[in-house]
Amino acid sequence: MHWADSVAQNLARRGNSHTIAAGITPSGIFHIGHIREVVTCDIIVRACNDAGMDARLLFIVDSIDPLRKVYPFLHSDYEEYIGHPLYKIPPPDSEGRPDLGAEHNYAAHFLNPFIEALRELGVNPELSWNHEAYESGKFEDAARIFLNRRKDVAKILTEISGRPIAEGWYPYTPIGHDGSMDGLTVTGWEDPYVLWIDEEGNEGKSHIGTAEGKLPWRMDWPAKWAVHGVTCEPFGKDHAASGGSYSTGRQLVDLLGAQPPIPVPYEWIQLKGMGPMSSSTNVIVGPLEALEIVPPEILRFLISSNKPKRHIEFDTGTELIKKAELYDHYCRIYANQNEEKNDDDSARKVKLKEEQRGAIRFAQVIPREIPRITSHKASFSHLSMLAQIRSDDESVWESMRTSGMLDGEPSESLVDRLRRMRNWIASEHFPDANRLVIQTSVTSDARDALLIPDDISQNDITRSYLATLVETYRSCEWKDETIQNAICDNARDHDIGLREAFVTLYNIHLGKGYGPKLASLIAEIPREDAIAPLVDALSILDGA
RNA sequence: GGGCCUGUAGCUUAGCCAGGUAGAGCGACGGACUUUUAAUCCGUUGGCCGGGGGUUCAAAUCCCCUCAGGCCCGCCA
Repeated sequence: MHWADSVAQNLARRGNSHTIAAGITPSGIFHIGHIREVVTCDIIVRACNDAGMDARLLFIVDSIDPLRKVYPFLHSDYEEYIGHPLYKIPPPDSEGRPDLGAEHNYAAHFLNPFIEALRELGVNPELSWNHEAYESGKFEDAARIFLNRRKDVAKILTEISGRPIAEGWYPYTPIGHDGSMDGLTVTGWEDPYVLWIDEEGNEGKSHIGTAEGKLPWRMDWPAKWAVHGVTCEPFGKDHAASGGSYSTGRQLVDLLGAQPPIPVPYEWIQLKGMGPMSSSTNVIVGPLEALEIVPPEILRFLISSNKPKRHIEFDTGTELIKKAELYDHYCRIYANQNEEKNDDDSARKVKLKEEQRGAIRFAQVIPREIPRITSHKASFSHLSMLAQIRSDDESVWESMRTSGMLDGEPSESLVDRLRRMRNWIASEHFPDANRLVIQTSVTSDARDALLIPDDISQNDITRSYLATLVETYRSCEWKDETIQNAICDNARDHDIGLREAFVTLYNIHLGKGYGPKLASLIAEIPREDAIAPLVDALSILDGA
């Protein structure tokens, strides 16, 4: 059984209607790690709905959380906003300075592109801006209970987290006259007001039914569970540690008369060789940046095919090609399973196929869509080759049609794949091993491969072959069919094996002994550029 | 100090939650094809499932201990 179906099964015991929540603080640039949280939720929601339950995805935006510090991507002007709620401060402009004239706030500035990325992934969450929930008094009851029972709250926090709580502590963070949550000391609680004093000795009070303050994180979270009726929530492993905020939250929510959600702790996504991603370092791959390269179903597949508690290595190099081809492979299994049932399969195989099936089912951008069966030949890596040698899309489709990989017009997702492939190739992420570099002269590696020491007659044959090839190239029609004929006919005339001939030519043209269909590739480059390295090779052979 | 994840074939790994003969991909090796080229097809090779103990008719799988690597426990998911 797929992990999401398993979560759904657990949820079914609690009822039929479910709220799966994601909560993220929009304190900076969103990265693909955040994608994991929301897509994990989305997958669980789909599993519940597939099982006949009624589930919704709620994305709680922690917009009332304060700015903690001046992040590296912010100008030092942001110093003055530290401690202020994120929805009340201006977004950074292109230089990281506060953009005072902007229409949207800091939180929205970072959230909007993320929401856009989610839509491309087929995720459409209900948004709940936390500051609005505070403004409308939704947290009033929870705040009142926590304030009235602050001794119990303190006891839970101390016992479970081991953190000592000072005498005279109140579970509430008010916002001061200057709009900041920093530097205030709560002095009392007179329902519905929290009384406080700032560092200058100015007194003030905050109404708990408004956004004049908020609950501290460890109380804020269980309060959200109660307010929104959250029944399941995935969260990062930082919250999952024993004594962490989930541990205390599940006790505190009891005071509110609500149940804790079923936890789904998940691991970080790591960038290949670069450690975990963090908004505060430069180790970031933005969701939009990732989606410019990775097809959405592949990104979903990356998450659906790994159990939440497993690390995911996000690698935009060779692994991406492998992952994409695994996806296509599973799609074929998925499609075949709908047609035939193999009764002789062992229980183990059935179980395995179930997992793969689930991974594919939840990878679809459109829920419950049956994945299109991709032709075995039209693989991801083949597409990467075509994209490199065919400059316009139509000739890519043309090539695929002539080689029988495509029938008629390309599907929308295939068009998308080609677009993303072109972006990938244009980026620094594309693996060098798959990159085609057209050589106009013979590289030193190729030179070594070209010359056969102590075999003068063999070198003579090669020279003669290349010379006639150059002659043919100078006058022949410049299209792949005639070029293909030139390569093969001349090779036969010189009694050279075709494989051998191709390896030689690949070395000369690409600097390595293999490559995509050579004639198509040569037909794509100017005649003189194809001839130049051959002439160079001839002079090397002459000198030998 | 507390918690989590990982350790299975040369490499990447599936299987572990609900115990029942260890699967796959890549690589390597061999063969087929010979206008055949990041191929394709067929075959072969390869694993005391990190180590030790326990439970069981039966353990990669459950329990305890241990070793190794990674990560989290100041709101960075």
